[in-house]
Amino acid sequence: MTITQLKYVLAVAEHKNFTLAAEKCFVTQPTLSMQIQKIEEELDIQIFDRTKKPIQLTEIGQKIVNQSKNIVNEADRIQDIVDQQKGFIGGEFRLGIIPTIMPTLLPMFLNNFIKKYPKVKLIIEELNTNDIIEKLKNGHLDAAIAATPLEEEKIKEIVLYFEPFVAYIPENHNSFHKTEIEVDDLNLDEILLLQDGHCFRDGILNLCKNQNQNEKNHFQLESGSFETLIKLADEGLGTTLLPYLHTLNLSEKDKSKLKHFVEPKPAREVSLIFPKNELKIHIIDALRNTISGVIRGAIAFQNVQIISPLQKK
Amino acid sequence: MTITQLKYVLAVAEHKNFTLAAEKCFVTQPTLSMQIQKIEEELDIQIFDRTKKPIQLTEIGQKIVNQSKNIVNEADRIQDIVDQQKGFIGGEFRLGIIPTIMPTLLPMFLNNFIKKYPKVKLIIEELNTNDIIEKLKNGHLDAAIAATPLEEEKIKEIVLYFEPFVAYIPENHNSFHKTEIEVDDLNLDEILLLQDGHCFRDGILNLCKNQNQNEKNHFQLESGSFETLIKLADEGLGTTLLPYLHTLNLSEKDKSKLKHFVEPKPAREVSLIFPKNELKIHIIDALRNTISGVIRGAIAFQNVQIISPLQKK
DNA sequence: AATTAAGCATAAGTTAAAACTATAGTTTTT
DNA sequence: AAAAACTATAGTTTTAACTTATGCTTAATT
Repeated sequence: MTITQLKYVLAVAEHKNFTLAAEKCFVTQPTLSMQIQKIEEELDIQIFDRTKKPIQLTEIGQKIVNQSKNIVNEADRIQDIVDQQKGFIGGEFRLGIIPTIMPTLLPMFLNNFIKKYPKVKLIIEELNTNDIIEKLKNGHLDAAIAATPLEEEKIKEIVLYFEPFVAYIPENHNSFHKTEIEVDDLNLDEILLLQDGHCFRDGILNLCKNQNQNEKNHFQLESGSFETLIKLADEGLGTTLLPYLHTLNLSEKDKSKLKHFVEPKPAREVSLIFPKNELKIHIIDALRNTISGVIRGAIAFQNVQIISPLQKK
Repeated sequence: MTITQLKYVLAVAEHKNFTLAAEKCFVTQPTLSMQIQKIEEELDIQIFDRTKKPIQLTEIGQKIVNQSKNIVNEADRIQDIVDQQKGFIGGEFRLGIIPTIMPTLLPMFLNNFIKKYPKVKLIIEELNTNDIIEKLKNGHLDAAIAATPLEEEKIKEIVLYFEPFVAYIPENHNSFHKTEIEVDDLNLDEILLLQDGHCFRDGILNLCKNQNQNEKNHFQLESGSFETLIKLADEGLGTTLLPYLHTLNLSEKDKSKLKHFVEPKPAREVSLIFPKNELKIHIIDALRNTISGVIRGAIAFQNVQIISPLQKK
C-alpha cells in the first residue's frame, strides 16, 4: 500500500470515473486501473463496485476512502513542516471565512495578498463558525476568519479588528430622529435577524440578552443576507443591525438610515484563528499583516464593548 | 515520499543506528541509507545529524518523526478496517491496564485468551488512567481496562464487573472486632493511600468525601503497591482499602484482617474502554467475553454502590 | 601510532514496480 | 445497429527499490 495508491483511490472516489481521475492524477487510465486493482488485491477486498454506472464505492470502500483522506492529509503536512522550518511562504493555504465577514473583508485584502505572496495558492471557503472549528481541528482548513472569542482549546486566536454594530433604522421608526442610539433603544422583537447558524445573529441575541425574545413575531424569517434584512426594514417590517464594514458599501440613501451607537459601542471581535500546532504560521503572519494594513485605513479605533458570538446554552 | 520511507525514518530514529534499523525493517543497510537520503533530498532537509554518535535527529527531523508516526499509524488502520469488515480476529492489539487492576486480573484471563485467539498478538501496557485516555485518543492503544465511569466523549465503555472495596484492619485497631464495617467507620486520616495518579486513591477520597482530609499526617506516603500499604498497616500505621480481587491472593493470616462492607458495598466499576470508532470491535468482543467468563467464577453479584474514579476538581 | 572494529556511504547490477502505448471488451447512448 | 464512453488487458519501457561488494570515516583496542 502506497500513498500514491491511496491518492488514486481518492481520485476515483471523487470523480466516479477512472479516465477522468487518471487525468487529474496526471497518469494514464490503465495505470490507475492497475494500481487500484493492486491495492484491492493486497487488502483482498473490493473498494469500488464497477457494476454500477457511474462507478460506486462499496461499503467497506467508503470506510477506506475516509481513512485514506486522513492519511493523505497527514502526509501532506510533512511538506508543511518543512516549509515552516525554511520560512517558505507558499503552497496551498485553505482559509475559511464566515458569511457575514466574507463579502466585505475579502475584497479589501485579497488583491494585496496575492500580489505580495504569489507563491501561496489561497483556497477560500465560506463556512459558518461551527464548520470552521470542525475543519480546523481535522486539518481541512489551515486558518479562518471568524468572530471571537470562541474559547476552543486547540485553536489559537489573533485579533484582527473590532467591528462595531451599526443600527439600520427606517424612516418611519420612532428612533429615526436620534443621531446616536443606545442598546436600550433596541427592541429585540422588531430586530430582523439572520437565519439560525450565523454567529452574527447570536451576537445580537447576546447584546439584547436582558430582553427575552417573544417569538410571537408575525412572520418567521430565514435569510442569510443583510440585503434582504435591509429591504424588509425599508418595508417597515422592523429594524436591523449591520456590521460596520458592511455599511461602507451601502447607497447614500441607505447610509442616511444608519445610527451609530454611543460609546462604548457594541462590537464584534474579528480574529484570525488557526490550530495551535501553528504549522503554517508564516502564511498566517503574512495574512494577518495584509489584513491589518487594509483595516487600519477602514476602521478607526473606538471605545467598544465586545459581544460574544457564541450561542447561549 | 512513501510510507516505506517513513517507516525507515522511524526505525532509524528509534534505534539510532542504520544497521540495526535495517535489520528490524528486514532490508539491508544500504537500502535504508539510500531511502533515507532520498527522502531527505526530496524534502531538501537533514532529518538525521550523522556527525553525532550515536546518530541524532535534527530539530526538524524530530518534527518529521512525530508526523511520520501519525501517518504510519493511520496507514496501519486501513488493515484494521478491512479486518473488521471480514470479522477477522487477529493482528496486533494494544491493551492498556491500570496498575491496580493489572496484577490481579491479567493472570486470570491472559492464558485463556491467547489459547482461544492465537492469531491476536496482544501488547499489554501498564498505564494510569490519564495516559490511557490520551493513548486511546491518539491511536496508540486499541483498548484498555480501567475504573469507570470516565465521561470521555470519544471513548466507549463496556462494564466488565463491579469490584467491591474491602477494608484491611490490623488487629490493634478499634474496628477489628466488627464482622462488617460501614463507610462511617473509616477515618480518612488513618487510611493509607496509594501515591497520586492512581485512580483507586481518588476513588477512596470520593468515598470519604464528606470528611475533609487533615493532611496533618505524621508521614507522607508515596507507594504504588498494595503490598507496602498492607505492611505499613500491620506495623500499626493505619488501615487501608483493597480492591476485592486483590484480597484473593492474600495469605490466610492477612485475610483474617479483612472486613467487608455492609451492603450496598462501595465498589469500583471496571470496564473495557475503547475509541468509539470501534475499529477492532471483534477483538474487543472476544476480550470482553473471555474476561466475563473468568470473572463470573470470582465475583458473585452483590448490591454495590459505584464510586467514581475521577479526581474531584 | 598502528590495527581492528563499527557504522554509514557509494557503486554496480538485479529485480520488481509503475508507468506508458495499443487495443480488446463492456456497457450505455444515439 | 452503430457509435461513444469507459474500463480491462497485453506487451513494453522506464523508474524505483533492493541486493552484494566495497570504500570511507570514526572510535576503540593493543
